[in-house]
Amino acid sequence: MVWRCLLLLLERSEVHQVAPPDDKEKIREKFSRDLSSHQNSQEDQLELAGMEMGQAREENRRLKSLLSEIMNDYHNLQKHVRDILRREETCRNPATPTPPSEANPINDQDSEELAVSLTLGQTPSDMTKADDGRNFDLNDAGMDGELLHEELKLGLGLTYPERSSGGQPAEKRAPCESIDELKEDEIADIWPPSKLLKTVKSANDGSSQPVQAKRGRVSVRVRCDTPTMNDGCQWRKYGQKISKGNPCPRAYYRCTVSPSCPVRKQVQRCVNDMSVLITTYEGDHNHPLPISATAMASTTSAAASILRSQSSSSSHLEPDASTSLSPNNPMSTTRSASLHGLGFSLGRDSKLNQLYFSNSSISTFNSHPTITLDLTTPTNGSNCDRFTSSLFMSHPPKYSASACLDFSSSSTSLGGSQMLSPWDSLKRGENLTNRSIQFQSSSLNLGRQATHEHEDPLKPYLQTSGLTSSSPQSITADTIAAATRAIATSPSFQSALVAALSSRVNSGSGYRDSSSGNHTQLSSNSRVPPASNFIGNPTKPDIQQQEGLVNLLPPSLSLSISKDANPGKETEDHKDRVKFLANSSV
DNA sequence: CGTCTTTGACCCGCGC
DNA sequence: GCGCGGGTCAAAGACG
Repeated sequence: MVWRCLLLLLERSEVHQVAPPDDKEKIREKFSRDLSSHQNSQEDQLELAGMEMGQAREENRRLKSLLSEIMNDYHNLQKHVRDILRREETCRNPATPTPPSEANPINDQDSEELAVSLTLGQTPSDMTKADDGRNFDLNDAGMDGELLHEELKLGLGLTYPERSSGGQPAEKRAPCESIDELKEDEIADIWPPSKLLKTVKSANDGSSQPVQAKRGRVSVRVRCDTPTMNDGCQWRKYGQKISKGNPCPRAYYRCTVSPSCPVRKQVQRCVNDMSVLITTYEGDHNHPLPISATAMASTTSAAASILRSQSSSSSHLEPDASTSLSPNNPMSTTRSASLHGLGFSLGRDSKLNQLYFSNSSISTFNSHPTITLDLTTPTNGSNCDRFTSSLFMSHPPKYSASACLDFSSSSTSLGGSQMLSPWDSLKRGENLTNRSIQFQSSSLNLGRQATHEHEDPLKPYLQTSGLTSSSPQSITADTIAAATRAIATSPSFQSALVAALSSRVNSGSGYRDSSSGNHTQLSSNSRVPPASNFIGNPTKPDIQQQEGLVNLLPPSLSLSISKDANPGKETEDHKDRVKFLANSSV
């Protein structure tokens, strides 16, 4: 310490010696000369800077008001969820008196209710530590009049009660805690190759343990002219079969990125519509993936995780008696039951088990639980090269956010490359009220519940999803809890969300990497299985901040986007294309 | 010659 | 136990 102080003193004295008084005079004269010569231009610059500051302040104000509205929506949603759950609880236990509803749900630490939070906001601390100094603090950016590298954060979180057997008061659980539990499941649920299965079976002597439940599958239906969908991964064909009921052969591929990768996929044309390619993925990658493949891998991994969660809690699901035909999957008819606002529907059949969204479904065929993402609906002209999926966030018309997930193998712009993300819009303080958010299908419905337009909170969701529920009250709290838990605690889902948004951001900026000045940083503090999440920077923890802006970010997920401010290149056309198309399913 | 695809054979689970 | 169908293996052929 002392040595350091001495060094500093020495340095200062050296500086003084280096610049003797004569030189200082010269420098001062020169500076004043320059100052006078450039006085006019400096005044102009000052004026400009002042104007920019004013604009920044204005944007700041708008942002704040926007965030406060979002927060209100969030509160409303929480309230609705509480009410719904309370109603369910009342239905199940009529004798149990219902406690009065809380005035401030956020501070309700002892709440036994489930709270889903979709959050969008900024956390200065995250910003400051976000990256290598290229990211400016928001205030600095504002003062400089340039919103360079401004970050927006998206959070999807879940708090739910710990239904402890001991009757202890429930506490809010951080999603990452449940992720730990999920991790164990995932580790235990790694899909073994058939030979491995044989080994395991022979080792166990095939006596005590029943056959392990087959790994969940994720099926993607997409219109495609080419033999396979380009999902960015490397595949090797190892078999082909004519399956019953479909003249088109089914091709079997396995991932060749790593020789030990257990991921396989099946590709088959839809029997009803030959233009529809059905790609079924199975397993999680156990190796880093090319960026172009991470989105799809994460999506499938997330869906598989959700499947696992769904299957583990499937006993809570109560199928409705109604029969519905999947709007986009004409191949099967199942009984379905809508699950609250999540838009899930479950069918049960001896051989076919399907959980439908309007554009997706979960099914169990030959003991393979399968989640189907139906992307054949004309959303954005999805095709093989441009695989468009989406995370659905139902929201009444006011603040819907939408983004298009691009699972293209190409990292260059692909049609949606110039889309303006809603986050960009938020960042720039644009009013989103005129931008109706498209929810083409209901998969995961998160968001503001209209307080006056719909008396029944389920109504808009059901209407949006095209599902009708004759008796929404039959849905249990466990159902939504299980489904929401599966979604919000699934690290893969979170990574999928991150990947989706990253893909979205990448496409929105023409995908430039950090070296080209456009920095996109993704972070998730969820502990992710090493096999399936290689997106962005998964290690950066999130710290919730409550300075100035209301903190909307749960610790479960954060997405930080650092982006060059270059509004000029974003056209109105792009703004109109801001959509968070969520055709995908959860 | 190495890699990839094709294709018939084989294995296994499930239903009857 | 048998047949069926899905899934996988591995030899042979194709291709660059």
